[in-house]
Amino acid sequence: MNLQETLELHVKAAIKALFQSELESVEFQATRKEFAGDITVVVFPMLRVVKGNPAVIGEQVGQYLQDNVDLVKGFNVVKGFLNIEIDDSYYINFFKSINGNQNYGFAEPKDDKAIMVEYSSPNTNKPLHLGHVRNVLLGYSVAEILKASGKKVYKTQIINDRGIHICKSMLAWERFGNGETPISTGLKGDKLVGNYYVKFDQAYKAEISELVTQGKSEEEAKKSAPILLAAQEMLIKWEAGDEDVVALWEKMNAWVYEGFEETYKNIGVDFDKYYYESQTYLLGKEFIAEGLKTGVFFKKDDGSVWCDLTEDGLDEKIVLRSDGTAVYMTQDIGTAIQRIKDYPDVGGMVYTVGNEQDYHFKVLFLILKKLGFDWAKHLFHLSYGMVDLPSGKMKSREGTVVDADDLIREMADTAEEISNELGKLEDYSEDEKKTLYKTIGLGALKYYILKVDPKKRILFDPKESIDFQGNTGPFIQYTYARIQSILRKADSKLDKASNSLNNQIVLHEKEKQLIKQLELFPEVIQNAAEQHSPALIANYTYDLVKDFNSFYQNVSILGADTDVERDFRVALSKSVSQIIKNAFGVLGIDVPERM
RNA sequence: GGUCGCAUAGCUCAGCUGGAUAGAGCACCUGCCUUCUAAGCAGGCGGUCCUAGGUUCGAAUCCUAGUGCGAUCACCA
Repeated sequence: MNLQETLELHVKAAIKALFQSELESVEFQATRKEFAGDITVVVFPMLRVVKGNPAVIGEQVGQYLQDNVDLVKGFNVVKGFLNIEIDDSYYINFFKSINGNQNYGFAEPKDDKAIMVEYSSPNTNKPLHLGHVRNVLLGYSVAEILKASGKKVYKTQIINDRGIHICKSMLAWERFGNGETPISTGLKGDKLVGNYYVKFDQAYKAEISELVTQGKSEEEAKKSAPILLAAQEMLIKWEAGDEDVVALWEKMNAWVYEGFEETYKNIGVDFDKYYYESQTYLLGKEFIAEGLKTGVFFKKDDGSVWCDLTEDGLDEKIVLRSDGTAVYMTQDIGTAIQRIKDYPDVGGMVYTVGNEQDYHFKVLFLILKKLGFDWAKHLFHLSYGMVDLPSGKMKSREGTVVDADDLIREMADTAEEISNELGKLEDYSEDEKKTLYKTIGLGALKYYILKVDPKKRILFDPKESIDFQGNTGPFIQYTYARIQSILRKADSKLDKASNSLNNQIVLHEKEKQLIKQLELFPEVIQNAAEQHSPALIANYTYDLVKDFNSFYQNVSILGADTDVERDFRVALSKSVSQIIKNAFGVLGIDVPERM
């Protein structure tokens, strides 16, 4: 039972004893720092049950608590707020109870249904860019947060490996590629294929303007450009299983996958299972046929199949084209069902997809419910805002993207510059330095993206580099490294530190503040899991680190007056660093031993 | 036009299920490295919480209407 729960019982008892009334609940908040006390009871809500002046009631309840509860050392009442002072022993005992627990904050795995978290889900015609980076960081982190909250989690993605966009790259490569390969050019596979996607677009635009000068309208020209027609023809051949086209498709997709894997490794994310649209859209079609029988869908005169969602306040939605081919929705239905077939223990899914698809997922979830799947109740669209540049939207075709690999490298370069200026790493080997720069650079990038509410759109200005000071990843990493340094120095003196803690010490104000902050961590994990929000973890960690730094600058740890105090402060510092590590772990950010 | 999301300091963002004088960072200004790493600490400057109503003892937070920005409403994915 935590402090709040304990006090709640006592406050209820107080109201019963003093006023013969029953309170339903008690409202607590942390005491503001300008008042004395540790935790505050808000008296106002009690007025519904107890009539009277809130200040007087607060006074009476406070006196009762002080007389009857050992933990309560004192109290004061300001307006309708009862500020309660808690005895140090409570905080010291709490700290002892978590001291040395490396998994503090992480819930025990529950015997519950698993959750599948989908993220990344790229097209295979171009490299990953900053938009994907936000997606990947969010998805990975939410998956880790769910795990930390006690869920079983599978990480997955759906790879959009079929469609006209891939045919465009394929066609351009055939025409202009001269047999280039990643090996012959030294390019990452995804970059190579992406270049041909851009080349296609250039050729396409050239043909359009050519046609326009010949007197065609813009509209017409767009539809009748020969290179586009050729791409469409290629798609038809692919769907028909044409050997040459399929072989080319497989070859180029393989290049892309290799490039993606490198980027994922670079970012530090992973997946348990991959799904490919080319393998799930047929299952989708099967269930469309099924739903047609049961009346979930209906067929129009031209043969197209629809789902009528007007009763749910939405429109009619197409699920199969009149020529019988699959649309986006078809394959998403198929993919969802396939996943449950593969992993029967999965009871819900999280889709990490940008907010431009809010409507799509609303419809998808509704259709799956209508098809009668009970897991459809536990589907969540982790919707996030776009990452825009000052110049506007990123467009791969026009080359106005911030490439993921480039960005990561630039962040590491910046970390290197700053490190060199500070010059603390003279004795590091080149390899160690390189690893460290990447840890710091990635830390800055990941924290920068994850600390903001997923719903908000991010404006990313490449010219204004991401900060390394203040509320940033490196600031937190730095604090971690500084604690490690203390622990290394303390190591020789006190290996029995953990059991020499006793209750004799008087807590410094900064120490108490830190312990209060430690106490919050498990709750923060649970909240973050419920709300699918890494930002909560990031902001919590920042607050913790602020508190630690204040402690660090105001209190001497290794130079404490007594051994008991020193041991306590070392143990406290160690716990803080453990929580930083755990919190950053679920954000996917590494922490360095030195920096 | 319908629907969804967002709006808080010059800039970037916190603000939990309504609670005390709305908080951080960046930027700008003061101090602090002979002592555990100054990527730090202590402090200053800076607010019409988009607007107007409403609910409440109490609203940045909840409700309604409006304004601005973004997204979406395809036999594209």
